[in-house]
Amino acid sequence: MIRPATGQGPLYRQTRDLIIRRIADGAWEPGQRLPSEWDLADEFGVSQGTVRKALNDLADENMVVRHQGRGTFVASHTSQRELFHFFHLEAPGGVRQLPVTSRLIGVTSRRASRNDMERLNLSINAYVVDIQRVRDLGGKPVISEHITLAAKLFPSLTQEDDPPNELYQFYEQRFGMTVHRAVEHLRAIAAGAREAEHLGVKQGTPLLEIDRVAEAVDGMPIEWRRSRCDTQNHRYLSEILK
Amino acid sequence: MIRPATGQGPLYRQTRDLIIRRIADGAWEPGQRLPSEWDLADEFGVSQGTVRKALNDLADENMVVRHQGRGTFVASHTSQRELFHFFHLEAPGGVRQLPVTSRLIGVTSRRASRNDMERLNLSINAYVVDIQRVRDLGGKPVISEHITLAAKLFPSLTQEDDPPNELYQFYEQRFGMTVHRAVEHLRAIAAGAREAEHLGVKQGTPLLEIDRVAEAVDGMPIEWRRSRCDTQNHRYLSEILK
DNA sequence: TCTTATATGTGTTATATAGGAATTTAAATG
DNA sequence: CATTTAAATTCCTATATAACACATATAAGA
Repeated sequence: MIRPATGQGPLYRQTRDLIIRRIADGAWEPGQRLPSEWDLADEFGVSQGTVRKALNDLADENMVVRHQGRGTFVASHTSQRELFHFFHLEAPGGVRQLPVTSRLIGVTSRRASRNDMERLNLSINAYVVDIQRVRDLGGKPVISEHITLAAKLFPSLTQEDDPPNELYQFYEQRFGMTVHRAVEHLRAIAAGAREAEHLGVKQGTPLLEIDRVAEAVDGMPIEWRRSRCDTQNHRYLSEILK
Repeated sequence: MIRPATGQGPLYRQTRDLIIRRIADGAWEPGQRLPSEWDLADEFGVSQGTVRKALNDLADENMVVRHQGRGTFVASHTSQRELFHFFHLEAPGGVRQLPVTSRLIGVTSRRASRNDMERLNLSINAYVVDIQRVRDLGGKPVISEHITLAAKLFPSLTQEDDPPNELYQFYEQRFGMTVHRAVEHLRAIAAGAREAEHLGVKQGTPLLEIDRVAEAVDGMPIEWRRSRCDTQNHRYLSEILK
């Protein structure tokens, strides 16, 4: 029985923070079932109701998933719903489909640039891994993607790994890095020579550039991704407010 | 004392729905204070805890705002925070500023087109009002905007009204229409003659087009807006996950 | 063996009680 | 009248209890 040591803020908040720490530390892994409300209450020395509020808050934050009769589970990137959460392109008519095929251009390693250091919160002289690929939607190349990772967090990641389409699932299962939150900055740009070739459009064609930084549960930046999308037949969906 | 008549789903959900109806009907207006938890419990014939859960859920959905010691209030579009919620363009460095100046091109009326009818859920032969304007950011024209409203919901709206920059506040106070949710579809397009003139860019310059349909509390579409943005110096911000 | 009950574990809903914290209102005091 | 103090109001936190709903494992019966 552990009394929250911090003593700051309401009990349910401290309880929530304790649970988050365990998830961030990997003590409870994605997909794993947490102890029952009563067991957690016993362990943390609070009432079941307090644990319940903490768990419900965590569910609201998509940190855990709760199923009546089954238990409470650490959220993972396996469910279809979770996958779509990070993929916002849809075809006209609201049809939303994940890319099933993609062409890997290459996986390379290099010293971090100034930009890399800023985005990924890296120290000087750190190394990064670049993944470049082209993703298809509806049988046509639509997204030209450049992904940058801190080499330290993704050790021994090379082209031989053949990164699958669903990278976040891959990060989680292979490297124990769970993406929890992402911030995207969008703008319109003109297709350069590379994008024109990758996407089969003319140079100068307007493309939607998505600049995304993805963070772990504890807020640490994990991935920097630039996606350049042909929005001739697809739209980026953004829903405001619950 | 009113027992929820529907009898469907949990009590707290029925209670929530009853409260929503009153807000949608205008019985409780934006900014107004709701009765206390105990009074509502009395009126609805449920316990205070059940009302509390309903109100907390509504607060999570940004329908109401709660203040300890003061009471629970119907959400309105007056607070700064609420305004930014529907404005996603930001300058580099994360500086976010609402447009303070805008140039009104015109306010006109016409028969609803096929597209209008689809987006705004209108019947045939309905009339719509068009508002066209150019919004400035950092002293330069950045957004060319075309807004379409159902004339029936916004009676006697003409150029003389001189619609202010913050339209949602205006809709709420002048017409009793509260925007609660919006869905945006983004794509990259090439600037046409009109946008080129409005925004001071060359024809063919890539622009970010935001196609937005805004809905009321009860889900009824209120406004259809197309914003074409010069993203030379600004980015559209999209945060994924709480 | 297969199907059907039964029991058990878990989260969900609903209620009640009690004290704390923030705010507003009313009263007392100078 | 101005200021301070006290009281009332309102939401917030924490706990407890009980019945219910859902899922799964176990046992009983055909």
